Amino acid sequence: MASFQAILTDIFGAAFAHCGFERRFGQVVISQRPDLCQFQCNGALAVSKAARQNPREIAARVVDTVGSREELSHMSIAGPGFININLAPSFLAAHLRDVARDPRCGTPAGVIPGKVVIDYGGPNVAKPMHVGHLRNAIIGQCFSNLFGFLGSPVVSDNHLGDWGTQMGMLICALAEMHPELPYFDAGSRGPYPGQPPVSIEELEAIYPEANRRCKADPEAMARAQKATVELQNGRPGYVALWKYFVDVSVERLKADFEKLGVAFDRWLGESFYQKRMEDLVARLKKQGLAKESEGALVLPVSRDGDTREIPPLMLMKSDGAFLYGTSDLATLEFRMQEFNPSEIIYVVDIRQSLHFEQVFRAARRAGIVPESVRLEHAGFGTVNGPDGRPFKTREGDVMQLGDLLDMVYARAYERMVEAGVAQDRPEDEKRDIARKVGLAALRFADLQNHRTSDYVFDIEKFLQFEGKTGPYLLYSAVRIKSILRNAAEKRLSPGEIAAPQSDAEQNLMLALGHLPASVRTAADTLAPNVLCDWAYGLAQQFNRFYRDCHVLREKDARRQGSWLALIRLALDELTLALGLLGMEIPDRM
RNA sequence: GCCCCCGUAGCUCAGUUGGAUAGAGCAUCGGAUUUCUAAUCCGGUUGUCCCAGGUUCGAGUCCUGGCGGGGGUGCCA
Repeated sequence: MASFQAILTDIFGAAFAHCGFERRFGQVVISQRPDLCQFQCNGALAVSKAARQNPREIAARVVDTVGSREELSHMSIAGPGFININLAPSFLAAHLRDVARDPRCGTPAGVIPGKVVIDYGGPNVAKPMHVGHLRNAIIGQCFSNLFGFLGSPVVSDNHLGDWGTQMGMLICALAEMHPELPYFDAGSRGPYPGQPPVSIEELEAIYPEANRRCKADPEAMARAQKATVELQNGRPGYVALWKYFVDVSVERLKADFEKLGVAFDRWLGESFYQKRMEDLVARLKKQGLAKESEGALVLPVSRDGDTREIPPLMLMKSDGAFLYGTSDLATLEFRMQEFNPSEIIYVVDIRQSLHFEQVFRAARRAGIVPESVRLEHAGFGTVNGPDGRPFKTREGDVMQLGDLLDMVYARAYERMVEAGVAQDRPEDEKRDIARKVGLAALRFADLQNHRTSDYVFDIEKFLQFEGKTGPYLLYSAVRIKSILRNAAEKRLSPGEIAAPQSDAEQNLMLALGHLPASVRTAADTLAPNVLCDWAYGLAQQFNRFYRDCHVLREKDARRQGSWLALIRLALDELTLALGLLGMEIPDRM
């Protein structure tokens, strides 16, 4: 089973092939002129230049080849050679009856050849998560859902930033505050206290200050870098201290991710790869791939035919410390050995695109990842406040993610009270609804934008709950649930989907047939906004249907049964699509 | 300096391999409710798609140059 578009593309692809053209010219798209037709094929125009033939004549031959088919009610040639296509109402209904029986709503599985590793999350130890981490987690989880749904085993990995210079900064800062602690005694080998010397709150307070100082004071920075090298070399006191840093941070991070409804299969941070980095660098040196340059060890990645200069990937600083490129490379090696994936996707800020270009090239050059494995940096844009600059609180601080989420949930709850929604329900259900609505608002606001573009995060604006928003989609689905509940009370059940008899019905049915195509495009182009657009369009079509077709009041039992089946399918598809986007539908709102 | 991305309605943004009359949401104006929950729906208004060339039967989309904004650029991540 497939989308209407795919079915039609098959038919027209075959017709183009039969006429002696490439199959791909038979691509059918959703009509841009719904007043004229439902679908169109523009292949005759595309092929006419190469074939040096009149596009209208080509179109005529194709239409003739397709001939009369049960799927189609109408074909015509328009303008310079567009083929306009309408589906037969009976086929529309028959197809949707199949879709309604399919738990996957018509989307085929197994389209991606192997396992997919998705790298997202990636927060840093001791740095609280803020609004910037929202995109990362939301987009990453959406991909994880999408590929999982398309039938690929997915490994989601939270690549924790727990091993860089910021660790040295923290160690130095704490050494200055509490030099009496045993961790700083160079000769000490432990044991160390069982209790962490700092709380997460203290750690989060220490880090920004330490970072500021190191940036301003070269000597402080030098000390931090020295501590980093010593940590990486296994100095016992530092390792013990570092472990506490990681432990208290991870506890906080887990709480934040849980609040956000995001989970990972693995939490393999950079530190996990220390031994592998050592081995890898030694090997690359031995193979002659890694070279010394200006005191550091680098892996050149430029290629013949490059139109621009790609700097080499740095593997080791002149002071002996590894860099994040080193750990990324070692991580790739580990992932190939451990998971043997067909695809590895990095959901990381788009500003790191040069870095990933370097890492990917290095991985190919060093034979770590074969060309057959797709490496993709799915970069995303930044989140800005209403002033176009990074999102801040009124006090000017970056707002912490946990606080932001609490604020969103609280506002959603208020809005429910204002609207008088679910006020007769128990308190925990109301909280649950507020959480689902708040999360949906956040997720949809993020995902409906194209991944690579920056967007403005205006909390007041999207908490309006109007227009193209997550709550709108949820509400549409809740309306359906409500009708189905009432129908069940009246002992009415869905019947057989029949051919449409009104525009509202037909448009709803067409939208219901488009789901597989939008899921596929979203996955292929790593663009969740495509799925968002589809879901919004379906919700709009349903709300129009809701206005025009009063299901419970309908006298004709067969028609009522068909309508119930139709909205049941609409709910199933919305549940599926919103689920892929990470949105849960409450029973009422 | 060099490289990358972006510039579309008053605002925030979509725009499928180049296709017909460039679309949404917000805002604004007007209308619909004895409701299947109005967190809804319907209608009106809004454009030198940054500018100038070029390729093409056809350009928001591709190429060149310019202007404006953002980002990156071997010892942070």
